Amino acid sequence: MAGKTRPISERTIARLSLYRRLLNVLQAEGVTHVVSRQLADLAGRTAAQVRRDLMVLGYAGSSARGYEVAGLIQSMRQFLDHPGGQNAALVGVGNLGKALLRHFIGRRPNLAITAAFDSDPSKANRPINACRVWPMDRLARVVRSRDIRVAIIAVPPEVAQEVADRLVAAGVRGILNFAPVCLRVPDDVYVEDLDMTVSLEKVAYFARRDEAPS
Amino acid sequence: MAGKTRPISERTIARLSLYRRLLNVLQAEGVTHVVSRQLADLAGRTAAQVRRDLMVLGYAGSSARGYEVAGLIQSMRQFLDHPGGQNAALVGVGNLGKALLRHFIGRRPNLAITAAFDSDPSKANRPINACRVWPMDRLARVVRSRDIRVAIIAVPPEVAQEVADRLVAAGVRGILNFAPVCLRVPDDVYVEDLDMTVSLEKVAYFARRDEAPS
DNA sequence: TCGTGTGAAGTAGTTCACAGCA
DNA sequence: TGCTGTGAACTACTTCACACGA
Repeated sequence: MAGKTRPISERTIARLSLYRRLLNVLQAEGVTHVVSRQLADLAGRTAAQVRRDLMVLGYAGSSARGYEVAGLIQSMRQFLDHPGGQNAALVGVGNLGKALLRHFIGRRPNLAITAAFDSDPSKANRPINACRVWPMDRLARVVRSRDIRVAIIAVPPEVAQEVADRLVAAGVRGILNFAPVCLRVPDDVYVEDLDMTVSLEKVAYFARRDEAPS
Repeated sequence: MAGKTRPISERTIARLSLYRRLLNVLQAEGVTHVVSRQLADLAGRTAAQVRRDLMVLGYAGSSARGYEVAGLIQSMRQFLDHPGGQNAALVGVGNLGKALLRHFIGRRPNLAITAAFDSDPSKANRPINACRVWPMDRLARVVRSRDIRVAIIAVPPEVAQEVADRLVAAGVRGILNFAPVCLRVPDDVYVEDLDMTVSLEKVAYFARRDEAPS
């Protein structure tokens, strides 16, 4: 019955998330209105693309003053965020995991890491950055009881697939994967790979683009 | 004189880097030949795309046995890696920086993090994972003297732009940016943003795709 | 006049499908 | 037969350009 939104591209979603962050900064600076060109400059995009992206929100700007910052942010919240808030789990509390916990602290109240897991018993049950760390054998129960649908995998590659399987079995439908392996998951589970090695090699390659020997 | 390769897409480069990692695993397992379909399955891609990507290498597979693993790896090395090896710098040795140092240890001998910088004097001059940590005021000199062209920014967002400016001034041409800000750099500097907040919001959004209330 | 919203055009990226080779 | 290499078709994404509204 409810209007099924037709699929919106991953890239549009990523840019909307970026725009929102930029808008939050503008709002904190007291800016009340913004035109597509400004947002485009801040995001390193074109004005046309910003307008195209914002179309999916169904939030109309004014042709005189552009978009109202507060309204846009509100619209994005409705579009991007889960209505009742969404909890995320983190698996693997090594250096990367700790960095992630710190990174997400207080940043998105609507999408907070509320449970962490680690196989190292010495880490278990000690809260890190106000987030309790559970031993691995509690994963299924904690994830299910808190209705966690989103998880971050920050474990060594050898165990990443096993962790993914357990998360999916416990009800997780979206995974942000930092482990350098290709996870096999059912079709209805979304995986985003953040592969540092690949990214660094990409940077190294393109850093040489215009290289000319003297 | 040398044939100028026409621009190859970022995504092809990223996939080649991924294929290489998969090939290294296969080689370690004693596999000597691979067909496009196998590689595609491992990478979660289609066979046609693998073949298309491999075309840029100019390495011909055999129609009987597919591609020779060792030959492909060799070809990729020639294509992706800097001939004489390339040093990378890391700026910001917090949890994330430490995780990165550990992650890249021994992984790519041709592209190693050989210098790290941090503004915290207590971290300076202590080697972490065999990589010396310098105070920030040595950045320009160390980067220049080692001919470092690739850098990773893992500092808080407030100082990321300043760090980028200093890196670029010191000769860096490619930046892997973990700070959640859009860096302004000259056109000939390549920036890859690895934005964890954006990625997590993307995952959260797509995790809800097929969500149907009971 | 200036900025949005958006069809239409253009560009980039992927997949198809098949010739050719071992 | 089975697999590569690749033009051609297709799909996805971006930009153009302009009607419309404040």
